[in-house]
Amino acid sequence: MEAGLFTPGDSGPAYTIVIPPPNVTGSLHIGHALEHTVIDALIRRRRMQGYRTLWLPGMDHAGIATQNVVERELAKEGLSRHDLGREKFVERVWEWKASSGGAILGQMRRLGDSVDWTRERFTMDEGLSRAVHTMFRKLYDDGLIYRAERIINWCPRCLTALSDIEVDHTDEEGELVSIRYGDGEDSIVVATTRAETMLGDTAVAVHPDDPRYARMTGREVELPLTGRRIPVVADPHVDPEFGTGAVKVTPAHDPNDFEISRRHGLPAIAIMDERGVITAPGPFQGLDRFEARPAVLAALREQGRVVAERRPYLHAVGHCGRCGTTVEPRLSLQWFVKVAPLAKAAGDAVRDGRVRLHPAEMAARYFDWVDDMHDWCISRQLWWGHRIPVFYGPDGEVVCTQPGEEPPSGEGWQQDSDVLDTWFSSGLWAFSTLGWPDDTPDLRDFYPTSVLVTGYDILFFWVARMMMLSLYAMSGQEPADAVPFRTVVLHGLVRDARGKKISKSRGNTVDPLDWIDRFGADAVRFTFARGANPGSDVAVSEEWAAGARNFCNKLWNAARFSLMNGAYVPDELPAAASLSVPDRWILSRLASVTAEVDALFEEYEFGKLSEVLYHFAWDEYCDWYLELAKVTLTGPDEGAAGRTRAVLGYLLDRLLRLLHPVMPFVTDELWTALTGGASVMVAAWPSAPDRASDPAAEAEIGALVRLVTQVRRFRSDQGLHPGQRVAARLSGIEGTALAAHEASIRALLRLTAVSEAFAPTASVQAEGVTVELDTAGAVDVGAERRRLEKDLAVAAEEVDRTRRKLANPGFTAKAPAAVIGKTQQRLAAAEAEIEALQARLAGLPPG
RNA sequence: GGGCGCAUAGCUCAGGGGUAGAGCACUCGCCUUACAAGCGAGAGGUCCCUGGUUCGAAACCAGGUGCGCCCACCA
Repeated sequence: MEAGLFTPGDSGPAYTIVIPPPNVTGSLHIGHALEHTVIDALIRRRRMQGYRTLWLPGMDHAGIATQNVVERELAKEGLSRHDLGREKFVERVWEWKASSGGAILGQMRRLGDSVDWTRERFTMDEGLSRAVHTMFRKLYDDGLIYRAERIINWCPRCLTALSDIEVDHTDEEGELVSIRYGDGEDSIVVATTRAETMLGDTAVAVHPDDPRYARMTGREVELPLTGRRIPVVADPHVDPEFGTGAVKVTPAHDPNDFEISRRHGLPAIAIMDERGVITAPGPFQGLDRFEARPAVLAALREQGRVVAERRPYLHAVGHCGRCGTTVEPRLSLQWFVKVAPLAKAAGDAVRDGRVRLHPAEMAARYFDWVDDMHDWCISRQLWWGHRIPVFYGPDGEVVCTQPGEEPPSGEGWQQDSDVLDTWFSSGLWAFSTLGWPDDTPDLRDFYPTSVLVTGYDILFFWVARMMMLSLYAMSGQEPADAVPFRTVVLHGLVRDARGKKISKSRGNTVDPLDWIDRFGADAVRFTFARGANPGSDVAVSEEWAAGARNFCNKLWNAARFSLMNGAYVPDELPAAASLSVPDRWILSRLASVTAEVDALFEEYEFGKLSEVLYHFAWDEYCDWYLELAKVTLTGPDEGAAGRTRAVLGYLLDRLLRLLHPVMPFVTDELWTALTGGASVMVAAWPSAPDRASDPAAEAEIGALVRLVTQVRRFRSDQGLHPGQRVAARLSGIEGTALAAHEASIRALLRLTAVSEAFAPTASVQAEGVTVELDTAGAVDVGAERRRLEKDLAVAAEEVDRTRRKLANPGFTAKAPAAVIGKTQQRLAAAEAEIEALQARLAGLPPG
């Protein structure tokens, strides 16, 4: 395959997919293999259809994830990033990127990704950095970016702020403790799971309508262990039903408490440092937050202030999405994006159908999130990422620079030390990769992108952010063309053979390259294509991959057979009337399959279209058509053999084209061998069948298949080897539709002509034909009788059921005519079956 | 606490108001000149439970049970 073909041509409508950029420091995992299989299949089909296809590759700098990886590497050398300093550390990350980024590209080549290598981008390359800078400034100018002191999610291990979605909540066992603040008349009992934060309490809050505490509101109580006196305030946020109905208020360490403090003008007292160590003066100073909790409780118990304990108490606790450390809500000065207007636009684009989510059920989740989103904290206290382009002057000046602008310099000027959330730059990916903020030809040609293929697990992280930022940046376009993509195809997660999540701790991880080595890239891709049902997870295993490999092999052998027998692709198919019935039949089937596969592609039903192709290729084309074709090819009619060679070539050509999007390598190799063409990549996609369906041929071959299967079953039951030649006479065939197929039937059943001494020992009746066999030995009459009686019972039941059904007045009155007709046919067939079976039973020799 | 999804063969999953399907696994027989990574023939399901709608429900509806996922500032 020629990589040059991966670059879009000059004509045809544009079809664009941007890669969900993998993390530079990672390697492609099995989930990427699924994702790339889907994307590449879409791209390849469109390319074959004549679109100007662009599959734009690239990588993400993945701020916190990458920084953690490189820090771990440094730790092996006994170093921390602080030992290197910011500049040296960032250099180090770039070195790391250079080595691992290349590995990813190599993996993509092995998978057969037909990406345009000339357009590869990286979120930290010069152009994209300029896009980030431009976007920041634009939002800043529009008042959509602001800096504020807020409670944010803080990871005490990564030492950075996190956005809400970077926090994972899990239920944990804790302890709900009720603590008495104040004494006697002037006391109130609060309930908390985080006793240690009481050191930073600046109030107690109760519900304004709670009669129990009306008396206390406005008074002060003494905060134990500190000697401070704090007010009791009334705030509607408090739920009177929960705990004691009184809440301790710690504005510096709890988001709700912070809100309460703002409503009541309460001070915030920070009691922990950035590592979660208590800084409040006193006996607890220097303790880690998790050591401080029992210590504080012990001290309170000693004073008799713990009045009730509930343990275990299950409650949700936030963890850093990157390292799993328990998140600490922390008051700090951060940059935020005001999301309300952006999120509204992002929701509307889906609501009004400019962007379609697939599967559509995912929209509910999307709206839930987009319609009720907190402002997005975008500053990160990291070194790896896009540095915030804001400078602070010695007299409190704040300057947000423009790209290319000389930053203010001189005594006392300093750049903000934070970098942006990695999802800020990936949120621009749909247009920054095409040259934005410049008005480039690529941007004009390929934006909006056609489809976004990604996992539902990053619907919020990425898809929603792309929507917000793209619609904002492209607001100059027509609304319909401002969207980053027309359709979002959400695939599931890859799971193991038992449907379990793939994870290192489970030890069920799969290296896609290892599978490619063992089964081949086509087999790996086919495995994923076959499993990819929209929106649902994909269970894969080596057995599936092996099955797909077998399929590739089958295809290879079928092609070899065809080529060995002189198959060629005709300029034009011979007229239907001149073709053999098997030829007409398989062309009819190909027509259906072509239409079906094409339609399934439009619905992103990769699992189904793969299944359709698999069964057509294996069960119909290989198992029946090729076997029937052998009869013609080796038969006496040269003209017929020639026409079959044309059909063989035509079929193989079409099948290879249809399979190419999901099995690029084998199909290309076989196709070029068959046709001498440059590449199947640019062969026309067969969307419409060339031949109308041929019901007569399908019916005839259907009868042939049933007859052959019946006789084979008899032979199998009788222990007659399939390879063993058996003399037989086909009587009654003259009057049937199978009359013309006697040679084929004999070949498929390995029946030989009868001699003078022909003495049939058994017979099988089906499709109006009686096949009398000389089994050259005794027939196991008992086995045959059992088989026939069993079949008879099945047929009798069928007759019974259908008769009852047809006798039901409700059915005959209300069922559609077609259903009634089918039922009558079924009855007739079952009755004929019974007759045939009884004849065979009667014909059995005694014994 | 809120929302969503799933329940079909041993396993993983399609399907869908009118005869229960696939792959793998399993059983039996075959090296039949494209292919043993193959060929032929089989066995194997109260379609989770209970009601309802219907001439007819595995499918549609309601409730139940059991799983799974997402969101979440009741300390």
